[in-house]
Amino acid sequence: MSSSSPTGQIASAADIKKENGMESASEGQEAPLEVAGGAAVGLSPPAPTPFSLEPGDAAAAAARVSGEQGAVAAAAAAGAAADQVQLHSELLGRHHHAVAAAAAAAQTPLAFSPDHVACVCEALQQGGNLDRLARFLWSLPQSDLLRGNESLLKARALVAFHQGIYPELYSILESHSFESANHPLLQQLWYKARYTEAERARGRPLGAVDKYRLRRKFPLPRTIWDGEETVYCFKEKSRNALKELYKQNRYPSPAEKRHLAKITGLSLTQVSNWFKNRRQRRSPGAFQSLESDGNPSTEDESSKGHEDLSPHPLSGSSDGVTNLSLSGHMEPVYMQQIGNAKISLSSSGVLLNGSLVPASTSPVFLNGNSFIQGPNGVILNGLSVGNTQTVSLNPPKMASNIVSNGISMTDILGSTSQDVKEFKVLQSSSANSAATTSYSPSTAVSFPGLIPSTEVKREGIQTVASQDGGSVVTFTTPVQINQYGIIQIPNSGANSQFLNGSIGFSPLQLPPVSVAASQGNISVNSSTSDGSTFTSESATVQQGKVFLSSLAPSAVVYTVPNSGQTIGSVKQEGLERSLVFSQLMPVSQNAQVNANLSSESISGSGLHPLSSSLVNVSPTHSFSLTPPTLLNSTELNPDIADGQPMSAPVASKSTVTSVSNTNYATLQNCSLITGQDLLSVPMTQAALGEIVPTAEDQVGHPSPTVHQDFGREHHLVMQSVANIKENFLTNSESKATSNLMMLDSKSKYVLEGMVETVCEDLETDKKELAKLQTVQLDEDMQDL
DNA sequence: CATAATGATTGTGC
DNA sequence: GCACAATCATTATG
Repeated sequence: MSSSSPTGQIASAADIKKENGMESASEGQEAPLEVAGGAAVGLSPPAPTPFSLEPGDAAAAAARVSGEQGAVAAAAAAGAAADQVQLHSELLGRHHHAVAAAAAAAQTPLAFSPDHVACVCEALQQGGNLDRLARFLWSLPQSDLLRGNESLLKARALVAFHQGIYPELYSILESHSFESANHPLLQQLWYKARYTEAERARGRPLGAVDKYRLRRKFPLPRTIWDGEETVYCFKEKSRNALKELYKQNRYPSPAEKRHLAKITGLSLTQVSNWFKNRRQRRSPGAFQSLESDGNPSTEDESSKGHEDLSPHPLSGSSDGVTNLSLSGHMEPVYMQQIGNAKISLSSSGVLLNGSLVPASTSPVFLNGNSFIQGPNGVILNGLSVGNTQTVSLNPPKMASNIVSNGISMTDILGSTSQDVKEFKVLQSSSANSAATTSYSPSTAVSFPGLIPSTEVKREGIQTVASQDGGSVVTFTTPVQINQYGIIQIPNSGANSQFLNGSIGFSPLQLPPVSVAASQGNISVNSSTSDGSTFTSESATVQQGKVFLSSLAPSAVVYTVPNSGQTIGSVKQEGLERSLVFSQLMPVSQNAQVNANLSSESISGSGLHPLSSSLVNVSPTHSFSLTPPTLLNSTELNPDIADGQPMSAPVASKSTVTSVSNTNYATLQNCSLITGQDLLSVPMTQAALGEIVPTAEDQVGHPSPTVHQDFGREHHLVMQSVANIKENFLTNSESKATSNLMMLDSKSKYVLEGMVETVCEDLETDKKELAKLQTVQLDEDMQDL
């Protein structure tokens, strides 16, 4: 750019991006302002009745200034020149600008009111005719009349800039508080002047960095700046969300991008750019160490080892968001961390804290907000959890083991360093549980209250097992909880099914006792787990302490308090969000839900022995609640009355069966076993009935409307993640007090699995799964 | 001032 | 239109 010409474009620094940085990349970019003399030709009449000083240009100027009034203005300027001159003379005459008056008169200057002056200034500015503007200003009296006129001041500033009289420019800019509308232009003047001065002093053009330094050195005066800081980078929260998805899928579908853009508040272009840059900079050729936040460990653990570089567009998922499942390779990583944590649950071992108990410091295991994605992509979305809520399985010290709840965690973490970024709570090795149980009961881990936000990490729960007095949730396959509170189980590839917890699945909760105990200590027991069975022994609750024993390898067992749980207002954004469960399920109850999540096991014979033994959530199936009527006890497991968990071998596709003495709920893909009560859903049966259809509809067709339809906002929806998130948001916003879905012990519900997310890419797997599922059912029946 | 991290842009190829 | 590589620009840090 020319060093002295005002016509040069001013560095884009002037158009500082707000808040989230370049809000909309290219589209959000303001057209570079032409400071002066530029091409700004098209004029929009800033004010009526413009006048031009110079008769020769009067008509033209007037015409430019205002279209329809052009003729009038021209006439006034030309025909009434004499009058105007007189007026001008009068104005001047009142003051002592004889010289100016004389000069103006010499050029047949026109007289005009302050408004007229402003109009002329604007017109000349926009016309880029700075020389003429300078002359015009020169002709004007330094009257108080015009002094406060912003247009005039702006014109003076422009002229000062144009003439290189920078001190005057600075003085003008600093002396008057300009309207925000003029800030961009004046800011550019300010910076440009600084640049030009520096260039002159330096004798060479400035580089981008030089200009940046000058901007820092000469901050804009508040008279032309609202003080809002410029933020170049995206918000941490947004970036985390991007990273999160990137970990899952380097090539998000348009739908995913849109969703991500929606979540992050970024434009689609920005999201695309981010992924583009990310791929480029993290490609094989790029350094692994290019971690954006400088903390390699925090980012992409999953991708670290070997990201799936090949684009894997979501298979048929129109919405894209479905395939968030992590690849199995992550497991090793998590195991590693677990080792560090000194907690190793056999194959599964992560606690999911349903929610925080308001008052108590007791640990939370499954975060309501979190989504649980099964190996195959099943996600249970719990309830939304307040930001402050934390999900953690490990002692605060174990940084690596803390699990955070999604968004809320993110918020918390946002301020924290990168360490927080990825967290792995407990990781189970692969589905085979038997092999690894390393947490000895004796070495119980206590969870004193909430984990400091700093220690909370959002990602990486491989396995989650929560036990409430008798309930345990275990994911044999790696479960990951991302910032959005999504718990993911990597195994499944494209097939992902999601349960919207808020709608369908209530967060896992600890027995009241544990909650009640302020200490909220939770200990994890090492378990013998042969992986096949889960016994009451495994989970014990003591005074304010919850002990987790290793569970069956791949089984997921969780108990939902049968009593109505109420969730306090939940807000997605607010830190103060909190979930409150008014009632917790008695510890004594054996209600349990077992879900075997191992994806691997899905394949029939080839499956891991361990994994097969448990209840699985099949990738291809999703949860749905069907009205009680759908299933009758006999069909399910009439005989099973014990509260004992069924860890018996279950095909991966296994359906969830719940057995209760009198009541039961069945979750397909998940085995649910309870001594008495199964799942308690706060909502009424009617609601449940409604749920089913909704859920099905939701599959593949995420739509926020679901909530609306659902009175209490109870939803069991199989959705793509995106949808889930949306739902989540909606729910949270609506402060659902009872988002938890509880299956009442009295009611019989069958969770059908129901929705099958189709992964076209894995048709073969599907077939096998189908077979397995069938087998599973048979086996289950037999076992029962 | 050098350098890194990162967002945006441009040119090219499919 | 998208992905990619190269490159520019901005911001930050030492």
